[in-house]
Parts: sequence; C-alpha cells; structure tokens
Amino acid sequence: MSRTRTSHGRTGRPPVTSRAQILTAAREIIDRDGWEKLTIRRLAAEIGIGPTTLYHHVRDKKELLLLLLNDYLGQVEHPPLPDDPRDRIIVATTAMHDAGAAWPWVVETATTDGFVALLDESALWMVEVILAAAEDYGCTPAQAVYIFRCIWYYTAGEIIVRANTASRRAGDLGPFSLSDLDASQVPHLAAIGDSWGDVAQADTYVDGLCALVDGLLAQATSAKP
Amino acid sequence: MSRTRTSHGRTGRPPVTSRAQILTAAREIIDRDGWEKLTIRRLAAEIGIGPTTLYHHVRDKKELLLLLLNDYLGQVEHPPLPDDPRDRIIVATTAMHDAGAAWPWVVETATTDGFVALLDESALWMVEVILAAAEDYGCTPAQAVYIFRCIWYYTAGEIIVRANTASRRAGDLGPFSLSDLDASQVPHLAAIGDSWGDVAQADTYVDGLCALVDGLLAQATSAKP
DNA sequence: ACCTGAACACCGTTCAAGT
DNA sequence: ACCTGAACACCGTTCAAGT
Repeated sequence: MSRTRTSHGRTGRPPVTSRAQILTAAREIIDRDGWEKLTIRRLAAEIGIGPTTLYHHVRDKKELLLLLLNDYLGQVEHPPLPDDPRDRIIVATTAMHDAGAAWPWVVETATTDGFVALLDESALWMVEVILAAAEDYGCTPAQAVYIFRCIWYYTAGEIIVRANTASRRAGDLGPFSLSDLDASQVPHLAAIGDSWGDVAQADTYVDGLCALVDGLLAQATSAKP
Repeated sequence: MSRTRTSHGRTGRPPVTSRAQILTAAREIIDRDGWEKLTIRRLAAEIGIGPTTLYHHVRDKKELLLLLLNDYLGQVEHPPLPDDPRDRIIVATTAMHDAGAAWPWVVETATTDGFVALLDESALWMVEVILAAAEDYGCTPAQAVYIFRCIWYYTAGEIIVRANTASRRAGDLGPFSLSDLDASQVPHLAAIGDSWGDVAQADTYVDGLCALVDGLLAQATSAKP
C-alpha cells in the first residue's frame, strides 16, 4: 500500500511516474480545467508520458478516481464536534457536504451503496462520527447505518443538483419560464410561477438536513423499524 | 409544438423521421440495450438514417433526453391520492421515486435546480400534488417549494445510489470488505463490519421519506424559516 | 520492469455538398 | 427542405513490440 518507490538503486534517476505524482497531476488538471477535463489521455500528457504508460500504475479510470477520492477525503479537516449527538451529526454531515460541494465529482465515485468499503480509514472519520453519534443517541447499529444512508442520499442529491445548476448557469438553457403554465392544470405551480427561481436560489441544505435528522431520530427512538 | 407532419402533399410517402419515431426508437434502445447505449449514432442506426440527419429533428443530445423525459413522465400513471396532506405527499413522492427508479437515467436530466421549468404540464402533476398538499397543510408557497426541493434531493440521491449499486452488482468491484478496518480508528464502523452489506440491502426509501417529510412539516408549522 | 506507438471501437457535433 | 458522407476533436483500453 504505502511502499515508497522514490528511488530504486544507485542510478539516482527519480521514477518518472509514481502514484503520488499521478494524483498531484490529476488534481492540477481538475483545479485548472475542471473535473470533466480529467481524462486518462490528458493526465498522461500533463505528466509527459504516453497514455498507455498510465495503465502500469493504475488499473482503470475508476481506480484512479477512487485513489483521488481517498486522497482528497483524507485531507478534509476535522471540525470541532459538539457534545450533543444530534448536533454532532449535523456538524459532521455538513463537513461531508462541504467537501463534496467543493469537489462535486466525488459523488460520481461515492454514489454506490457500499462505497464505504472502498475507503481508507482516514477518509471514513465522517461516517464514524455519524454512526457513533446515532448510537450515543440510543440507536442500534442497524438504525445508525440506516440513518447514515438516508443522510447520504439527501446530501448526494443536493450536491449533484448544486453542481449541475452551477454548470447550467454558465450555459445554454433559457433563463426560466414557469410563468406560461396552464393554471387549470397546475394551479399551485402556476401561482408560484417565476418566483420559484428566487426561492430555489436560497441555500437551504442545512435546514433540510436538520428536518431529516430530527425526523430520523424521532423515528428511531419511538419504534424500531 | 404538436404540429403533425405525418404527410406533406400527395406523395403519400411517410416521412422517414419524425419526433415520435425518434422517441420510440430511443425507448426501444433503452429497453433493449440499457440506457448507456443510447447514443446519437446508435439511435440513427436504429432508425436507419445517418447520424447527422438526426440533427435536423433534434438540436442536441440534451434536447433529445428532455423530449424523452417529458414523454416518459407524461405516461406515468396517477395513483389514487389520500385525503391527508401528509400522506398525499408520501404517495405522490413515492410515485415519482418509482418512476425514476424504473428509468434511472431521468435523474441525469432532472438533477438541475429549475428543471421543473423544462417540463410539460403533463409531467408536472407530481410537483403540483406535493406543492398543493404542503399548502393544504398550512405551508406558504415558498415553504412548499423548499419542501419539494428537499424531497427531491433525497429522492434523486436514493435513485442514483440504487442505479449505481445495481450496475455494480453485475460488475467489477470485490464482494465487500469492511471487516479489516482498524478498530482503534473507526470503532463503530469496525463493529458493524460486514453486516453493513446486509443492512444496506434493505429498501428503506419510504421509511426515510416519512422521516424527512415529518421533519419538514414539523419545521414549517413551528416557525417560519 | 517499464515504457512505447499504433490500433480498436467508440463518442457528439459540424460542415460543405448533394437531391 | 431534407438528407448525406467525410471529417474534427475527442474518449477508454488493449496489445505486440521495444529498451
């Protein structure tokens, strides 16, 4: 795993490609050109090697993304955690969300049930904090996993919509037209009309998260599902 | 919009390509080969025309997907709605979820804030029902929009994870290994270990939705955000 | 071992040209 | 108008061959 190969013998010639170098170059591309531009071919060009050479260091594009994801999550700083278990869930989840919102491509690799099994310990502290807090609150381990999954669905969905909306804003589609709807068919929608845009601009992630967590904790302690 | 061009003059030769034919062919490909296989080139081949010809009937691949999405959502059947507003939200959302789970690619086009503005009236009844129910419950229009967005984040996230997990099950990654974690670093996760897989297999979408909706309604009626 | 170029089997999209 | 082939600028990945 962590075998360092910075030099091999007396030649002193540093290896042209190492996993660390690959990851650095990949992050360089993402930060500079956007994450859609991270391709095997571009990454190889960035390092200065042939595309095929990359396959000696990384099995797949998927493995590359997983490596990158673990590396990134391991560097996310740990926020101070409050004592109250409920608040601890909110804080840890918000940290998870902010990390994802800053690098939305992580959801691409992380939106598989069981992706936790692919992560390093250093990347799993957020999951651990949420599980521990839920159990502190009185949940069973199974309930804690259930709560984590629900929180992750909500968070992943919000990050994806957020990312797509941001790239749309740059882009193509017209401004917005919820005003010319047939009021007899969809009266409430027609009444809201174009003010939808204003309302939807507000960042309500944390509000919604609180509602979800409170609902989940109430559910878990009232009856066992 | 609905101008029919099934014949133009006396020639009697039906046009080789119409929007309806394109959509039918696209659904054929998705149902037969999976939605990843729906490409402009394959679609053209399916119809029996050149790829470039398609661009005379559809601006973009994105427009094609939007056309397909509207068409599909318009055909989703309306479930009987209960009187209780809270239950109405659950039923309408579940219908929306089931439609998405059956055709997960819809999230690709629908995970943009404001995607509602791109939909036809016939596809918007689920949104309308949710907004109406929230207002029936005592919410302001703005609160109703907020509730819809939260519900959509949770639902979209669940559908995406569900779809990715299903395609993974066919696939590549190892079985699961949450057992060899360092218990000193992540004790709760290590304790759960491989039983995560069993717990995560349960379909808890509706349970989580109920928790979310109850949390949101409690929040909306207690104070105005 | 480590790296290479050439090739395979694809993409979405544009554009000048045909009928 | 409607359709076309050729081309552009890409993808991820494989494979036989080089050092």
